[in-house]
Amino acid sequence: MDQKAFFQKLVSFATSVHQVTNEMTKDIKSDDITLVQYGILQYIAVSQPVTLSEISDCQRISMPNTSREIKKLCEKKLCEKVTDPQDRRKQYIRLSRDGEVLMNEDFNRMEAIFLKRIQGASDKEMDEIGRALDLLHTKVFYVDAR
Amino acid sequence: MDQKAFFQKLVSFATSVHQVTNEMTKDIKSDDITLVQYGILQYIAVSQPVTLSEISDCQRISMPNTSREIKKLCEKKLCEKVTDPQDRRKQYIRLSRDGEVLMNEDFNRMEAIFLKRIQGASDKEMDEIGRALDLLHTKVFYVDAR
DNA sequence: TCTTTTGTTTATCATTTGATAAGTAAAAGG
DNA sequence: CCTTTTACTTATCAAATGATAAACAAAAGA
Repeated sequence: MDQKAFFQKLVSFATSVHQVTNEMTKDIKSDDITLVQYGILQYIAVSQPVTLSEISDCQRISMPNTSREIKKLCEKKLCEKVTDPQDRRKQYIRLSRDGEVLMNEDFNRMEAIFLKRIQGASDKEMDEIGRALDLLHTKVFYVDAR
Repeated sequence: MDQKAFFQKLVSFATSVHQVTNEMTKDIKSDDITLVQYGILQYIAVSQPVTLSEISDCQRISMPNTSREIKKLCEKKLCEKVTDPQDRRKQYIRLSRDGEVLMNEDFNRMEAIFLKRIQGASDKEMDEIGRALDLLHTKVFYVDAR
């Protein structure tokens, strides 16, 4: 396969992943949280504990705006701030109990949708899918260490 | 592998794809187009010609707002409306010359980033990645026919 | 100790976005 | 024809978001 075709395959794949996951989050947007806030919560869920700076970096939201959104999320009791005892400038953010519950619900809903999509696959196919995920995750869609 | 672990792998993979592609588009946001508008342009690029209703459906933007954003994009000369001669209510949207140029630049930039990520992979590995992409694209991250 | 740097906050403002109500024009259906 | 449906548009308003300036307190460095 020539290189151009290969990259088109990659780009079109990434686009599809976006479309599929967007479709999943459409129903989710449960409470009165916005999409930006949902994105932040997801990031916290997979990377906690995180500092405000890390959220700002990874979600591409300026520090002042990150601070504002986290404040709102804390007011909604979905996450909590903990001051680092070693460096009292730092604030570690974690999901609160309620936040954990919310995110778990959402992940379960995503699971259900994925399950629907791959229902009918044999054990062998599931294995292949698992290996394909590992391969792409490590070789192409790895996330830089922070 | 148990089912729970399998889905966690899927979710974490989808999250990584999001993070990686978000990182790509951060530099892109070249002209004075917003992220929403960029999303619309990307959708047009891969699916053109599209109607306003299709954009509205797939991007989850209400018709009035879709209409407004397309109007802005047309004013910026990035896309064009063509009335369907068969059904004069329908408006087909396509990228304009400038729009094609813009999207090509962006796709090339994405290609370059992907290339950097998989540089050093042997032909055999490239083949494996290609097959993994096909597998996941058809079995898991397929996009429903419209 | 004094200055600089780092991590975060507050405040303010313009712009973008989302939601809704009310419209137009063309096609489809009776 | 006349009514209904479809595809889209215009207008308006509140809310969310992005960008910027200015502040603060703690830590690091001179």
